[in-house]
Amino acid sequence: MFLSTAETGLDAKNRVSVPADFRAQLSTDPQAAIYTFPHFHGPYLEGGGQAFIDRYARDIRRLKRFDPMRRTMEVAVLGATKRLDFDANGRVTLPRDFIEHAGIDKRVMFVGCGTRFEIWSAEAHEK
Amino acid sequence: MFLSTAETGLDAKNRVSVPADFRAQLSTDPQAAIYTFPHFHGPYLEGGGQAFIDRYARDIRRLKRFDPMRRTMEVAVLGATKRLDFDANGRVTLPRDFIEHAGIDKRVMFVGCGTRFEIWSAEAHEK
DNA sequence: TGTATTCCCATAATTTCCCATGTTATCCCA
DNA sequence: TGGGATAACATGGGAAATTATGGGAATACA
Repeated sequence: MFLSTAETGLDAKNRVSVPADFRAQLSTDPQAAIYTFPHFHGPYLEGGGQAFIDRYARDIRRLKRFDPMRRTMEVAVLGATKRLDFDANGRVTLPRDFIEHAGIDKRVMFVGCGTRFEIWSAEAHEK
Repeated sequence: MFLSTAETGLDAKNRVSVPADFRAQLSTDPQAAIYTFPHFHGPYLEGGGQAFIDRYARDIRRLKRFDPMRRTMEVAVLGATKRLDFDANGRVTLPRDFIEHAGIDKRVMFVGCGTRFEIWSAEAHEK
């Protein structure tokens, strides 16, 4: 479960250290990654591990092939989600458009929300 | 699983680079290819790997032999699908009629939708 | 024989990998 | 309980590999 809030920094190569507590939730697999997308409700990113994205994919797969809601969800969630792999030091590189969506400058906030977490610009999160 | 949205360019020979993330989903087989058809619901192409086209074929086979929907699907999907092979650099050549159907000029959008992906003209996709 | 397609190589930009370093947290023993 | 040693963490930057893209030569097609 993702808990607590931690701040880390975005460097010149758009990398952020994912807090160690969060990494520990993503199984012990060294190949582990996080899945993230710019949330449509506000200037932040939503993310989680394999289980997080699988749950979305499963819910979508239950809709009929030509149900309009299905395409909407596919594009809004799966089309927006990116898999971010860790480097050897537990960092991920944030895509440029993700950084812009969240209005991130230098300081990044990771907010644990149980089964998932949110990524905010530290400045925006202080409101 | 096909995730995220990426833009690449169509060159003078009607080639597009398939985003590396997507290629990574199509097994490690160097022979891998994508299967694509102009979608009947709009100005875009739908595509995926071997599993994608197999699933369509299977669903169609489940329809009763004289169900009118069966012939419709056979023609609209199986009859319209082309196998596009990669060149050594991970590009495929789009057939001219596919380009026209999607209204592609130069910029091409690949939208990951889980089990499949869509190919749009970048201009048309921004709506 | 002209047109179109496929194969191959070149290149620039980007991304990934790897190592170094300062700082903080944890452990262990007196 | 103090305090030093050790491990874990966050961060910086250079080198190497990958990616996207352009174009020429060889091959197939009509």
